[in-house]
Amino acid sequence: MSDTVKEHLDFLRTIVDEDLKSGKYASVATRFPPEPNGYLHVGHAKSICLNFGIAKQFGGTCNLRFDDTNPSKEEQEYVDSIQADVNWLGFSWDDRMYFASDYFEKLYEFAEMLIQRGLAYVDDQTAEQIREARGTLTEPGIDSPYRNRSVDENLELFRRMRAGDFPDGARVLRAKIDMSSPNIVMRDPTLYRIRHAHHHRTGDAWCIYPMYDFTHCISDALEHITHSICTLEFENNRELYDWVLDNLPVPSRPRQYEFARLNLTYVVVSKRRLIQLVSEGHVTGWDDPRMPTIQGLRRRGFTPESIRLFAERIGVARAANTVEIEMLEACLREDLNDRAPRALAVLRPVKVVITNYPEDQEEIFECPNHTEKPELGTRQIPFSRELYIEQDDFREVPPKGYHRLSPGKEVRLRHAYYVTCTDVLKDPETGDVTEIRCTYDPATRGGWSNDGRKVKGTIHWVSAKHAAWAEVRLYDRLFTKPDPMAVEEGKDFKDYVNPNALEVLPNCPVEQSLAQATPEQFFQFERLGYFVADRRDHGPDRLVFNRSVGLRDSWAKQEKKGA
RNA sequence: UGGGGAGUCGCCAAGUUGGUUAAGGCACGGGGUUUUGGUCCCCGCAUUCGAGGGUUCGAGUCCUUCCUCCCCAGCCA
Repeated sequence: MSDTVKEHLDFLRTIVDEDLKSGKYASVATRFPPEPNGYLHVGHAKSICLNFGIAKQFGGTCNLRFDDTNPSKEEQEYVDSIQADVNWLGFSWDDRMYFASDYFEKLYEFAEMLIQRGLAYVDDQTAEQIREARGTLTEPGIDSPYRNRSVDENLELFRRMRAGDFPDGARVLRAKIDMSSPNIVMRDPTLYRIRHAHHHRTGDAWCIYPMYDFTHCISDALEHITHSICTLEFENNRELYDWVLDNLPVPSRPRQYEFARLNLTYVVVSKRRLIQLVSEGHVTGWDDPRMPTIQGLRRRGFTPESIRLFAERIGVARAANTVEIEMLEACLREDLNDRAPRALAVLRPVKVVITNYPEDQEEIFECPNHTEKPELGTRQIPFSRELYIEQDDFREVPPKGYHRLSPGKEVRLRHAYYVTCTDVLKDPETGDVTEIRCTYDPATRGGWSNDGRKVKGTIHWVSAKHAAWAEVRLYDRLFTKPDPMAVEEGKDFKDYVNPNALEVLPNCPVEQSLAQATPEQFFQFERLGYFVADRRDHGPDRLVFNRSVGLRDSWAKQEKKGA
């Protein structure tokens, strides 16, 4: 395998590949370590695809591990949703689901060991005092007055901390490293804090909780992780990661590697900011289709395949990056173009009457679900004298290059007949087109004639009397600016939320067969885009489709250029 | 003005230890095919690798100086 995939190994896969070849490890072990304090977003998807992807590619394993060391922020709801999201993305941790909280007892023992080795001490200073003594980026910190307590005293105090003898914030356990280290992380970092709080898994068993830096590396070692992959902000923490493991008798020696987190244009990819959008009501929830959460993307109609393709396309490196949202959209189109059944749906209807078509006549056309993929089968579409077409597909005064319907012009009704516009009826008050009259050519049944006639335009339609009616939700980008975090003076990123990111069309005529759609089933509405039956609101009694992404529209581009 | 990182086409991103004309994708522009102005297929798109010096027959790849950007001062992760 190493030889066949040699071509495009990113820097992490290159490291793994070399470690395997050199025999440093018999197999790779990675882990995806979310904190269960929020929903997963597309940035996590990148990490999931990386960690599970590497394990899969090199025949190793990837654990799912919840980093639940902070009882005041974590909830069961999140551990459930995270599992669902990872599964939905197509990855499996088999029986290897772990919780950092499962290691609390071991972690505690390791902490006592550090104390015994003279490498940790209990500090009685307040948070405020500790902060002040830490120094600054350019000045060293100063030692805590409690730094040189005896091992026995430290042990006794730490045990009493565990026993609940002290209130929150009264004391902490600190590593005894170097208050003048140029790396602030190494200035006697806090290892344990007192928190009389209920933990979602350990309940009230503990009132002291270990910090991330102490917990993460040891958890990795206990699980025999070989490559502990995290984002660049943890680069400074690597020195501490190594310090802890080098000073404790851990069962294995993992290494930490960092990669650049994902940024995307027109959205924010940060749990904290996503929470604000939800709690302040800018969106309807974590799974709002405008949200870049996994739940949001899923409800929007993104497929696991498209997200995995995206992760593969953007690659992995160490340079700061902001990927254009168009890249994500292109991945969805690429995936769905091959697999989405086509259907006819009209978003903004205008009535068409075919005057030479018998009033009581009806026909059924057997239409392919995908012109290029006959294996996707066919469905029946009824045709009759009165139809709906898209308002956009008719212009009383056609612009140059327009080859849709206009007075005197002939177009093809997809899969049906050629029709020619003979008349236009308008509202005398508003001037709006209320009805278009056409004649059809019976010899063009199926949408084709052998007389060499050239009909450039093909438009979609829905038989008025046979239409099913659906609510269609048109989504657009969440923010109006590519980088909503680049705020002007006195503003905040929420000021750039796109007020038009959602447009609801409550009553759209769609072809009959769509009434059978099931939640999360995707379609291409021909000439419009990819749509998905809403996961929550769609049902046989209320059809609701979300636009996942529009089709490329070179006519719109051309028309815009001309304007 | 401490430490740790990063700078290759508008956006991602390859570029193994220096050796012809600097991958690929997205975006963009042009053309062809087409019963979706979709798809598909062609073609174009960095004499240049943050900038300046230097080493070398030869440098994106080595040395050097400088510039810019990101991360770190939670008892968050």
